[in-house]
Amino acid sequence: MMSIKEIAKLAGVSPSTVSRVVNNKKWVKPQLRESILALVRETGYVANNAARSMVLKRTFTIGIVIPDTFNMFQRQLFSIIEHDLEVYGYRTLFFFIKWEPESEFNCLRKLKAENVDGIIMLHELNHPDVYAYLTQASLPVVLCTFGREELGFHSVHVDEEAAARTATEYLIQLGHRRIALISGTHFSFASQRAAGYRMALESAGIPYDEARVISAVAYNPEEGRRSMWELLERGGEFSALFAITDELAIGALRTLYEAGLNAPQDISIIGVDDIDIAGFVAPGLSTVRQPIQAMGKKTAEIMSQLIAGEDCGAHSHVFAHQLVIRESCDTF
Amino acid sequence: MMSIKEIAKLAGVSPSTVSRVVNNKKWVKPQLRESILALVRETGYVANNAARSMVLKRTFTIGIVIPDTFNMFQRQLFSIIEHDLEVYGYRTLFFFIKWEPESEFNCLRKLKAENVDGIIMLHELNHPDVYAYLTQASLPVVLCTFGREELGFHSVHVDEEAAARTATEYLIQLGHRRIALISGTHFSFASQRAAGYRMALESAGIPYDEARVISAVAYNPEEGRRSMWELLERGGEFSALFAITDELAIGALRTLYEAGLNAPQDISIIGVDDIDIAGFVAPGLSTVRQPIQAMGKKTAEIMSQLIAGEDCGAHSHVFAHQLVIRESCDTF
DNA sequence: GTGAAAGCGCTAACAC
DNA sequence: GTGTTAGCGCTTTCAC
Repeated sequence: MMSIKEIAKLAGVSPSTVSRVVNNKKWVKPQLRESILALVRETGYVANNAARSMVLKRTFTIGIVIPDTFNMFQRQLFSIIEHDLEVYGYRTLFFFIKWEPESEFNCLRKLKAENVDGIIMLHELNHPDVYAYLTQASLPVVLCTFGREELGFHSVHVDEEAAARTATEYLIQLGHRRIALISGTHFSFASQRAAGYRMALESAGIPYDEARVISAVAYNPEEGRRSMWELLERGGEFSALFAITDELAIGALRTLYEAGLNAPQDISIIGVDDIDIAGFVAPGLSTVRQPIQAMGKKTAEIMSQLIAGEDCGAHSHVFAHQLVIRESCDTF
Repeated sequence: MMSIKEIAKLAGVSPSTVSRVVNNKKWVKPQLRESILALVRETGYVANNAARSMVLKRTFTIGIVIPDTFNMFQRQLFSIIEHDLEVYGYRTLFFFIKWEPESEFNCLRKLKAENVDGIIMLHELNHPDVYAYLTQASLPVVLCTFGREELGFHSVHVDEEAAARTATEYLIQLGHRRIALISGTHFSFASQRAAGYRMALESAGIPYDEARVISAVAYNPEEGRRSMWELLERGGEFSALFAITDELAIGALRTLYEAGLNAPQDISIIGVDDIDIAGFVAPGLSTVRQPIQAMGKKTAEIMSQLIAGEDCGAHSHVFAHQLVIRESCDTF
C-alpha cells in the first residue's frame, strides 16, 4: 500500500506538505498543491484510516447497533440512516446483536475497541454496563424506534401506544368487537403496542379477553403464521386481528390462506410499521405507518449535531404515525 | 478511554507485559498474569483496534460489498456470512454501492482507506480499477452469487442458466406453452437467467416471443408489479410467467390480485431465489431455491482459508439449485 | 520473565 | 510556505 511518505518522496516534499494537500489545508503554494494532487490521483493514494483516526482521536465512524435478525422495517431504516450519515461525512459500522445473552456484552467489547464517534441504536440493549459505558464515555447516542427518557439519551420514535390504539380503533370503527391480538414480550414496543390495544378496547367498552391474545416469541412472518394457527385452533371466535408488526400480520394472512379463509371477508387483519412489502401481499395489508424516511433522516441529523456539539433541543423526538388503509380490513 | 499504559501503570508493570497478557502470549509469570487479567476485567479495558491493526498490519476485517438496496436474498446471505466470519474471528465492514456511477469509485477509495484483510462481493462491480486494485494488492477476494472466471477470483454461485431452465421447464412440463418473462439488464445473472429461459423454450420447440418478455429496471416487487401490468396491457396472451427473481414474482402476483385475476388458476407464476417471504405470500410462490445457507457458509470458509494462505481447490464453487413447488403454478 | 525502545501511517505544533 | 518533530496506542524485537 502506498503511504504518505512515498508520495512525499515522489513529490520531493515532506509528508506534512502532502498531508496539508490531501486534507485541503492552507499554506501550500498552489502550484505545488496541484502537482501533489496529480501524484495522488496517479498513484491512487488514499490515507490510512486507522493511522488517521489515531492521531485525530476521531474515527468518523458511527456505530449502528441492530439485531442480526433485523426485520424489513429496520432494514429500511438503516439504509436511510447509512445514506444520510455518509452525506454528513461519517462511515457506519454495524454491531449485530444476537439473541444469546453474551451478545450484548460482546457488543460492548467491540464498541470499546472501535472507538466510534457516536452510536445509533436500532435495538434495545438491556445490559446496564452498556448504558453505563455510553454515559461515562459521554458518547453521542441516538436511540431510534424506542425511547429511554430516564437515561437522558436522545431518541426518535413514534408513540407506540397511540399507534396501536389507532390500529385497534380502526377495527372497532369498522364494527369489530371480537378482536384478536398477536403481541410479544421482547422489546418495549411490544408491551406498548399491546397496551394501546387494551386502551382502545377499554375506551370502546369492549372487555379484554385473554383467550384472544397470543404472545409471539419473534416478530417475523413464521411466528405470525404459527400464532394465527394457534389462535384459530383455540376455537375462540374473532372477526378481526391486530398484529403488532406487519411481518406478524403477513404471517397471519398466510395462515388464513392455508385455512381456506379470506381476509377481509372472514377476518380483518391490521399490522403496524408499513414495511415495503405490506402493499404487495394479497390482500394489501392495512397498517399504521411509522414515517421511516423521516425518522431515519432525523436520527442521522441529530447524530451529526450531537457530534458537532450543537444543541438538538428536546431529547425525545416523537413522530406522528398514520393509518394506511389497504384491503385487509372490512366492516363487520 | 483506558489505554494499555494506564493498565500497565496500575499494575506496576510495563505495557509490553500487559500486551503479552491480553494477547495470551507466553513468558508471563502465572501470578502476574492473573492480577493483570483481574485489572483488565475490573477496568473493562479493551485494546484499541486502530492502533493494533496498525502495527499488526492486519485489520481482522473483511469488507462486504453489497448494493445499498440489497434485496431480501442478499440480506439473508450476508447475515450468514457475517455470522460465520465472526466465528472465524473477523469483523465485517459493509461497503454499500449505490446506483450512481461514482459509487464504485468511491467504494474503491474506502476499500483502500480501510485496509481490510479480504473482500467479499455480493454485488458485481464493473469499474476495472477496482479489480485492478484487488489483484495488485493481492487481497483475498470471494465473489458470491456470481462468477468472474477470467479474473481468477474465487466465486460461489449456482448455475444461473440452469436454474432458470429448471423454472421454465417446470412450467412447460405443466403444459404451458405461452410463457411470459420478466427479465432485467443489470448484473450478469439477469442475462444468464434469461438465457436459461430461452434454452428451455428452445428445447421444447416453443418459439421465443418478444411480445411476452419485458425487462425490469430493478429487481424489487414494485418493478415486478409494474412489469406485469405492462405485460397484461400489451394484450398478448400467456398462461404462465417466469420472473427472474422472487421479488419480481411477488410484485407480479400483486398485479394479478389488482387485476382481479388468480394465480395459479389464471396465470402460473414462478420465480428464482426462494427468499424467506416466498412461502408467506398467497399463493405460496413456487420458485427455484439457491442454497443460501450453504453458499454463505462456503463464502466465509473460503475467505478464512484464503487469508490463512491455504489452498481452496477450485476457484469456482457451483452449488446445486432446487425446484421448490408451492402453490403459484398449476397445469395448463 | 520483564522492560526499553522502535515503529506502524498519519497530523499538528512549532521551527525555520 | 515548508520541513522537523513528537506522539496517537499498540506490538515486537532485543536487552537485561
